[in-house]
Amino acid sequence: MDRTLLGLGGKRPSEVDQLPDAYASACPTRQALDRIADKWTVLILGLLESGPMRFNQLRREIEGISQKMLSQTLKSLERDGLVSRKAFATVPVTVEYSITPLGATLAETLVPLRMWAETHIAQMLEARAAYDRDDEDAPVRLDVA
Amino acid sequence: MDRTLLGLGGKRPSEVDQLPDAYASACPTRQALDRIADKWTVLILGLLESGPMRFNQLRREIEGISQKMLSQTLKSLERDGLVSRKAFATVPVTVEYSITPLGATLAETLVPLRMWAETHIAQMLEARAAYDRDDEDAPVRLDVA
DNA sequence: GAACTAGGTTTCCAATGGTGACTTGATGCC
DNA sequence: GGCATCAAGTCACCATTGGAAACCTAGTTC
Repeated sequence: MDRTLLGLGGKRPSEVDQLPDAYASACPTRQALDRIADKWTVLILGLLESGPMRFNQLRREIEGISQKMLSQTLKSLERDGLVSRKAFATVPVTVEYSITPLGATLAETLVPLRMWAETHIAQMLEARAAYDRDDEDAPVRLDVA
Repeated sequence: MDRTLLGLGGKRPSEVDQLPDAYASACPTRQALDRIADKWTVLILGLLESGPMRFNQLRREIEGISQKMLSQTLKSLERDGLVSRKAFATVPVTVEYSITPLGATLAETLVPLRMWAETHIAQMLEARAAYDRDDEDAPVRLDVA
């Protein structure tokens, strides 16, 4: 059994703290996780995975993202070496964003996540509806069995 | 080639909108993604994957999480059927959180993400340092080649 | 009866995210 | 000439979110 970051086989992180420990707030791994685990990152990398795109093209594809968040997220993705930005001195300046090799490795690990969302959303919504229904039936929840 | 949500092979989401489209803000898949793509969810599910845990146990393991966020995140995970909560009428009441079968399938897809963070953090930090260094050398960035 | 435990909730403040207006430089339109 | 337009943003402002710390309940030990 490999000692991946998690799936520690019963070991608590405190017992393995010589390894990268995403559960310690100071650990760089945790910072990386904080950085990549946000919805816009997942969506942007997903689009760039299939080819370079321009700023407003991304904005149109990702329904609901604000210009601010798009430019902010792209900037920090560029800073972290996950996407690269190229500006062309065309008539209105054209800026093209593309995924880097490093970013591509991350995008690959994100695919299962989007697939999970796609295939399990129904179950999630069902569970949610059941939870809310029970809430109505029993306004005062019994917390102790 | 399978038509997963992304990796559309050059097709833009607008061309495939009869399928779940995470890029449409109204699509349930997008909501699921928004829900699960946050740092606390990733960390909590990672811990519960290796066995049930109690509230304060989780709090101690996840350095930096506030009680509010822990209880809030657990509550919404429970609502979505990803974790289950059991309270025992012991002396101080004992509450145990465990992962559901549905949650376990999600936790599995999250493992590669933590592994990516672990193995690529160095490259990310290096890219970041280079970016910041260039910023110093050339305070005024040339946006046009 | 004061302090401690577990498992929270509430309150308040700071940071984050969204909205919409503004910018810059070149170009087409009238 | 002057006005609108477009791409790719930035800026100022406001609403929502997240964090810190206090409080709560109920039983237990000192």
